[in-house]
Amino acid sequence: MEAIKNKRMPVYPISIAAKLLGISIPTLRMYEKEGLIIPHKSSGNQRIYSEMDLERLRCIRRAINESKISINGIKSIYSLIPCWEVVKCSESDRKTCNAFQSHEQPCWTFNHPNTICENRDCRECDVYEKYSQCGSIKDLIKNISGIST
Amino acid sequence: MEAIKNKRMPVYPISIAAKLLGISIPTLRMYEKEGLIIPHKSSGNQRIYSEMDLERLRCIRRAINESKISINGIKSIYSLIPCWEVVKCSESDRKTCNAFQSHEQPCWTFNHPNTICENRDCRECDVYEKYSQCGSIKDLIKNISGIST
DNA sequence: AATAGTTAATATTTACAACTATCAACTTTC
DNA sequence: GAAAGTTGATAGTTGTAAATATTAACTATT
Repeated sequence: MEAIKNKRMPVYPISIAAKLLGISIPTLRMYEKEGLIIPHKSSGNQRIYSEMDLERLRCIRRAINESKISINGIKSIYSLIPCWEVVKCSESDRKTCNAFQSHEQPCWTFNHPNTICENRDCRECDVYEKYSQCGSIKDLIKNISGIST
Repeated sequence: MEAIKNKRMPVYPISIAAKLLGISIPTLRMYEKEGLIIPHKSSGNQRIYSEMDLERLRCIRRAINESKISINGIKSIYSLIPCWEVVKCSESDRKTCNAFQSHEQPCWTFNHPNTICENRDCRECDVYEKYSQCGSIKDLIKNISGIST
């Protein structure tokens, strides 16, 4: 048995996740329906949340409750993540990719037929994993621009 | 007398602007207080709106009413505009610039002491003028990244 | 096989952001 | 200089996004 604590490992059923976050179960489902989070699913289609999922959700809650950014606002912000630079997709990938065009939905809410992302799991993609907060998104934009330091 | 129609020319007092947009005067003042718009001011401190201001405001209204993005969401989105690439500020400018750090407020809501923006009027800056809609912001991010076509 | 927890879907509640109204002091217009 | 319009500020209203409750069918646990 692995005793290593893995933040990515799905461990919490929805009732526990809701309790830990202090919100209701339908709210968690809504965040998922809106594309803000992609929880792992069991073989019987039940949601299982990891420690990282909880961190992500706390970040989302802060955006909603403290920063007063609406869910659609968060989605729009996520849609601005320069995913093409993170996954290093090709020019032809970009040409057909719906996510590349969108400024309303995060890229991980799209199918990606005929792109480098086609058979990848967005849940394990850096775009989804690393850029869940606004600050890190701006940092990424800084990095991809021609900035020295 | 110039007969040329200049979209940048301030011409509408607040009552007319409000009527043209179908909103109340206090709402227009609120958008300004939130930093979404910078109307021209007369010598007696009265607001005067240009055709471009109205276009900008229609864009903001669409974001709020149709896209359901909250005002703070719009501010956060504006804060992600890579202004440093537009105004071509120096590394030392960036080091001290509050706007460069922020992911909550658009750059034009900050003072810019000791930067290239110090004595410039944000109202006439490309950052403010050209990137009032989400789509154009993503296009700018695309342009500054190492994308070919 | 019985109990507890989950699913998706719909209906309902609630908190508050967005907006409006009103005010006395000031500016503009004719 | 009188009438009309604007200023910032405060108080009040309202539409609806966000959150919750409830349901019958399903999955997991003992």
